[in-house]
Amino acid sequence: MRSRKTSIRDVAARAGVSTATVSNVLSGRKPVNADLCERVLEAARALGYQRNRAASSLRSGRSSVVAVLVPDLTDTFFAAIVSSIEALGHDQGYDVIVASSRDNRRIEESRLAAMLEWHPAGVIAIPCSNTVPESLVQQHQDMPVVLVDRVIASEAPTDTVTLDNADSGEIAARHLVERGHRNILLAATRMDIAAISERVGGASELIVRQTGCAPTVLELTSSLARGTEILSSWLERHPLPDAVLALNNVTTLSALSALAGQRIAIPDRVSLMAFDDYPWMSARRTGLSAVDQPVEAMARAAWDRLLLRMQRRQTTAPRSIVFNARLVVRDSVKELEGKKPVRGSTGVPLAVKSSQPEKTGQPRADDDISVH
Amino acid sequence: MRSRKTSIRDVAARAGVSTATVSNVLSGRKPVNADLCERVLEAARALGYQRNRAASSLRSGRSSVVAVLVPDLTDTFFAAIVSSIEALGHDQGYDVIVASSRDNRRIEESRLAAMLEWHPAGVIAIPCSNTVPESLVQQHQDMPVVLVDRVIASEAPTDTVTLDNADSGEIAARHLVERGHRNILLAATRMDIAAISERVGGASELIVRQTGCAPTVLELTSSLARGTEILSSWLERHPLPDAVLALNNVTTLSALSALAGQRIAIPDRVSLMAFDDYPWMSARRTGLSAVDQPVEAMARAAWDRLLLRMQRRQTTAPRSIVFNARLVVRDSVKELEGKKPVRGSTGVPLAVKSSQPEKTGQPRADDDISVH
DNA sequence: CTGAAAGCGCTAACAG
DNA sequence: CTGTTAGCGCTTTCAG
Repeated sequence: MRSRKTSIRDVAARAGVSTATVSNVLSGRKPVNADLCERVLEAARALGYQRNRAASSLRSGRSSVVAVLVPDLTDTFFAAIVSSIEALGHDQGYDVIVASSRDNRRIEESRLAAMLEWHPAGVIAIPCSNTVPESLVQQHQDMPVVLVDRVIASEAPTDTVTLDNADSGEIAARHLVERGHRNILLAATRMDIAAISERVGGASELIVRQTGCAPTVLELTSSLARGTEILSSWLERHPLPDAVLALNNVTTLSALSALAGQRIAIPDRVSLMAFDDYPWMSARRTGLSAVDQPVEAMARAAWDRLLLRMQRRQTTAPRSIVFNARLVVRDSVKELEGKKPVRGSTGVPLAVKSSQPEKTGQPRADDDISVH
Repeated sequence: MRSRKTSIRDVAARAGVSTATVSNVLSGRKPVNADLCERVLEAARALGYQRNRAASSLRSGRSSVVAVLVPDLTDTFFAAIVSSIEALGHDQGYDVIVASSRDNRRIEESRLAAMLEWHPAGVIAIPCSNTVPESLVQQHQDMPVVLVDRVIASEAPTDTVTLDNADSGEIAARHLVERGHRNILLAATRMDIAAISERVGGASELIVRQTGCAPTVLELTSSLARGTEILSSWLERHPLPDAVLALNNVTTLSALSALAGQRIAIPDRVSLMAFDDYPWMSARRTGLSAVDQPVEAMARAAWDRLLLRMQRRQTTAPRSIVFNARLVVRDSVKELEGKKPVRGSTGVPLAVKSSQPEKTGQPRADDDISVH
């Protein structure tokens, strides 16, 4: 059975060299004579040698592990982030250890604690709440940490990668308002998540400013099933709004389900603005108009930032990188006749900030700022 | 900055005991006097001590890492598997390291090699091809390995967890045929993946037997975008079939996209049978009829099996656990008038094997067999 | 039940 | 460029 694994010593013996030489050949950290190199490689191959990373990282004090924490591995957005990080990481020789907090602070701390025992070279985390996990604030001096998505960028002591949430809410709302919608339902998850409340804020403000009507905000939780229930029962008790604006991909799905459950046609009876843009959104006859987040670029930005810190020991001030969402117009938002915006004397949008399309995939220059 | 991490020695010193005692308290492997226990815990807390897993696993020879390999982390099915394993694993104190092969044999081997250097306690892998990765066949004697989904159960030298693929194809096909469909398009990914060709086989056989018409098989690859292209251009050059039968969640999406792209109504102009059952499939007006795989149960079975082997050193014969798919009837398959099946003198289905519904989530008793 | 000491497999320092 | 040696932080004998 499990005979003692062949170690570097066995290889050294077979190749007739010292263990140090073997190590140097295998890790390539110090130059070695081509001859010996060959012999070592040969011996290693013959013995089926496999280096022991635990030993190696223990001795060297370096780690090639990156820890990734997300609230839910089945959420399309988080899965996309993990997938990108995994690819990027492996390309640089890092192994990725993942954990899901299942949207629970307690689990989050416990998962983090477990992962931190590996003394990872860095961690990329999407916290489940606004408060930066205790263990990360404690350790971020000693270990690069990048916080993504659900963070209050200005309050985090670490690098952050986020969306300009308020702006994204505004973009979505503007599209709805410009097409004559006034009575708008905001499908949020939980208002205590900054990303969400900021989107709600951005959308609400614009809606109120332009139409004078305050939107209704519904908290659907982060559970798809629960969200569908909540929205369904709300729909039963209330007159149909002009439009539903979903504030992330889960609420988008909840909205879709609830609406489908009551056979409410989109966009004939209600318009729907989706958040995020995944294949399943556009794979049906009436594709969903959406506010799209540059997920991949965000993942890359997080990775680049982490890599930088992992490579250079120097501690520069934390930086927050902010991305912009992009409007994708498809068929789920109807043009409402005779219901033009009331306020705003001209047809010109009141807010100009993002009327000019930004290149997706590029952090916004003016927001790519250093705080602290 | 990165001051030397506090080690077990610091804790020992502060508590006035030996390092051995600290270790015993912290790991709980040997009983320790309650007094000392308290003191050690106190000291550890005060110093913010964090165990070093690399050192611990190096010395003890035990590992608390489980490696998980999948072909694509953004695929809903694989993401669901990873998510379940992660939860199950963490609950038992295992950390999960993930890698995606991106459906490429070379990457697969390299990812595996990297992960194996951690000497994981076990690995759960969904290979990207039929051939069991070399490194796994080499090491599976020394380290528990469970292969899932894309495996030829009878040929694998390890435990396997699979779907009864032929049967699942049959279930889907039967539903279509019973509703009068004859001209059926099979949307496969690649026929060199056993799981897929078995589904195709099961479906084809039934279709031919019942209707006399051979279905068309289209290989859409495992890329959603590519698949959509391929199917779209096929649709442009061929008369519309009665139905499209998708053989996994990716081809389901490709089919949906291609059909939507050409504004072909489902089920009015073509029926569609989906494979797998995820929220986005039922979130629209015409919900998709589907053949559903008990993903969660499969993940649990894989985990249970792995755990068993990780705990008990004994090597019993590899076991293949086979699950059954379940038919979910919704609205995407139309009842075709005047097009009843031709063969089969009575209305009784020819194949009885799975006419009796099985409990989902339970491995089929008669197939839960040992091979080798 | 507790402590002293050895050493897991590897790499870093240094000496040659 | 190569070998010797020490020791990373921990767990595990084995004495006491």
